[in-house]
Amino acid sequence: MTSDHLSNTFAALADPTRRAILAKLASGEASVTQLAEPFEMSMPAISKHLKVLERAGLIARGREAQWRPCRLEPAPLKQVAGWVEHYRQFWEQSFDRLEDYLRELKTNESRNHESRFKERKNAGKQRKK
Amino acid sequence: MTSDHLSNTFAALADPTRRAILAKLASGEASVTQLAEPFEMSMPAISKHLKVLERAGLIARGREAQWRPCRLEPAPLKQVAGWVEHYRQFWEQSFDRLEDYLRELKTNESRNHESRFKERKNAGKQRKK
DNA sequence: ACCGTATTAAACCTTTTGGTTAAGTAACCG
DNA sequence: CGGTTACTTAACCAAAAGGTTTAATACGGT
Repeated sequence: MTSDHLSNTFAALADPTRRAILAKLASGEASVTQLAEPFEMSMPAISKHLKVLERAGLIARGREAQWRPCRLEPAPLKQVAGWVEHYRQFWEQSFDRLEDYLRELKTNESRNHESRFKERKNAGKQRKK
Repeated sequence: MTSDHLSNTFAALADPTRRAILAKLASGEASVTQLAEPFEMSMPAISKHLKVLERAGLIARGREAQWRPCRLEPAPLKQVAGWVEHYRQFWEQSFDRLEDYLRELKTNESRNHESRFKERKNAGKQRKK
């Protein structure tokens, strides 16, 4: 357990069963048995998945007689959204960048082609600890 | 190797070293040595991290003499953003939902209380509280 | 007090992950 | 050519992940 919140969240989301559980919880609370129903998996396996989701803060569990109702806790998802938002420019500008690339091809196709990495060679050589 | 694209993406993101690599690539292409520089980790370890990122489609690698320049590939990040967007309502409406809950408590506290779990089994049991 | 239902815990197994060191490949450079 | 630089592959290891089966716990109904 990384004790790094975002890593725990991503790790919890890196499993289709757990994401399906979250999707189901998006339409309301559910008991463990209800959540387990779509899967061909033993109950303890589901129980473990729920524990992973709980440790990541993605769900909270209550007590209701012998049932343990689960509900979605959106805070870590908000954090994920915030993290990925930093990269939005990269997919929104990708078409522009394709255009840039095509334009560069056109203007450079006869010149010799020494574009992007030549300054890095020198930098690497200078650095010598 | 899940062959599930989104799972691979989340798994790749569930490591602080790999996220730091992506952050660095956000400011431009970089060689493996440059990417490795901030970490107290062997080169093969970095190489493995890059392979994970590459298999997830989060980076692409070129060839430039003896360097292997890496660049960010935003498509999977876009997919993540799309996935998490489905849950936006849950963190934006959380205050409203608290209000809903309080209102529900007020109006339901004398009626019998079969709201959330009634479809499960026998609704006739009375909750004590 | 007992039985059934819901759920978790324990013990175990296999595969994956994340790191290591040591060796291999590939390109440049003098 | 031979050496240096940049990087990957191989072999190995410990720990974590994801599943199993069996057993334990908690509660409600009769």
